[in-house]
Amino acid sequence: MKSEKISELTTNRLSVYLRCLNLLADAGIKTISSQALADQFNLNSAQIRKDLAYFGEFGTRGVGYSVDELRRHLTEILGLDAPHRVGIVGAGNLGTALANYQGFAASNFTVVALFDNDREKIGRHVGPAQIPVHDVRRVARVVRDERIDVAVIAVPARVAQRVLNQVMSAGIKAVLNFAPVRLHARLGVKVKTMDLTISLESLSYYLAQPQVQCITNPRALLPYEEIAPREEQELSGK
Amino acid sequence: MKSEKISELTTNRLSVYLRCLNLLADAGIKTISSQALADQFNLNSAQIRKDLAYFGEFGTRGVGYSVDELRRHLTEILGLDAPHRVGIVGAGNLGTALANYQGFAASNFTVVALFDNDREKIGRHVGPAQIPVHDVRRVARVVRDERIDVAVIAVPARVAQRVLNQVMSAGIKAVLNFAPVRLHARLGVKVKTMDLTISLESLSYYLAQPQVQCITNPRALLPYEEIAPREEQELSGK
DNA sequence: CTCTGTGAAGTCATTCACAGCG
DNA sequence: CGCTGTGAATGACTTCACAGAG
Repeated sequence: MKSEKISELTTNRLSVYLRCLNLLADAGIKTISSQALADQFNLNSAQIRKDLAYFGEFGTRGVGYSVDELRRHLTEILGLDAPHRVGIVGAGNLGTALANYQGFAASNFTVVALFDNDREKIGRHVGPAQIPVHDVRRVARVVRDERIDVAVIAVPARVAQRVLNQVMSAGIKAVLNFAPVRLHARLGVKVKTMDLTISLESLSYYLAQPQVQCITNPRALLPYEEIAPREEQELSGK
Repeated sequence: MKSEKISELTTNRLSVYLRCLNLLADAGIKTISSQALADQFNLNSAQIRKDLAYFGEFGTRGVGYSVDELRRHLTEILGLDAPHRVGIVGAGNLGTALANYQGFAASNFTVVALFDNDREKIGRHVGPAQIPVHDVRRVARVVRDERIDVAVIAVPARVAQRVLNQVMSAGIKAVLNFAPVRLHARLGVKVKTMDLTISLESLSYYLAQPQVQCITNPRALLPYEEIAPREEQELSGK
């Protein structure tokens, strides 16, 4: 165990490992080696060991890792043992979709407030959890009262920097941004941007590349089922 | 100009450059040097030049790049001159939010179909564009009839791989995945995953790190405005 | 003299390969 | 023996720095 700076690539992988371990635990697996973990989820075993070794010696030589113990360690390292409270700025389509998204809970996040500047929306309550929509001008107060520590920016690119400035002023240190802009944050404030535009354009680039020779008949070497799913649901209904 | 493999990091930056150039063009700027571009959007000028040089010699020594010409080149390189047609699998909160999202259009993407397995939803039409919701079992046919070339996966993690298999069987080569799972794609199929869980947990990790000393009084060195925004809107209303 | 395009250097990340613990 | 933890080797990406075009 070192006390170097940990790369974000490493911490992102810790999330992946934790997810895998949860699946293993559900399947009743008690112990797993880095090799087996790598095989099962196609990861690299050396990388798993190296990533984990930054934080401690969690394994037993000759045996592997205890699934449950490693889960606990990763949960603590990622700070998922403490609950987080989320405020979403922008009560449009995306903002309300996120407010209803059940996936937050698994990581110990709770959405407690929405913000907007549209009078029609302010004062309403959204979704089954009846999350209140506040006036965006009251961000600072609501952040304090509701003990919000994570903000989500779900507003148009044009106003995203202004919104970021406001939530930073309110003392927020962690922000998830969905607007397609590169935002400037103060030191000590972490912004993660999920840029749909970049991802789409990356796919477009891929499709535009002629060098990847696609098989003209897609059925030619298809090893997958084409049966209809029986239990598909919307993302919110998980 | 080489014909090496282009890294995805490079193509992602091309998207960013294009976005910056669009802003410059709107501001009436006709010509810009890599240095000025880097200063204005805090990028690295050498990286800009290197990224562009993979695709050609677009600049004029002693002068810089023509904003309009470079925009045209990047648009073509990224394949944004040809329109793309998108099908979204999963007509839940996220799927319908994406179907209404106006940001697709700027990159020449049009959402033409939704898919679900919920009888209540199938046959309906969503949003102002009245995008039809199809039975997910009819993916292959609709992909063909509607000439869909990009799929979006907005279903729970549990069924995401099955959905991917189906859209691959339908001949789709480019997929944007919102489910928090690592999906396995056939050769020749590009999957981009936007993993909300990883991003959130990354923020959680950041908040859990004690070494980043946050200023206790957030107002102490705040150079930003805290005025209320006047024109904030939902993401869909851009 | 300015700014591009690009080898070379530097930095960071992944993978290999093995000593050594259990 | 099997597997972890880790230096050492490789590979990838970024930044430097400058020759040479305009």
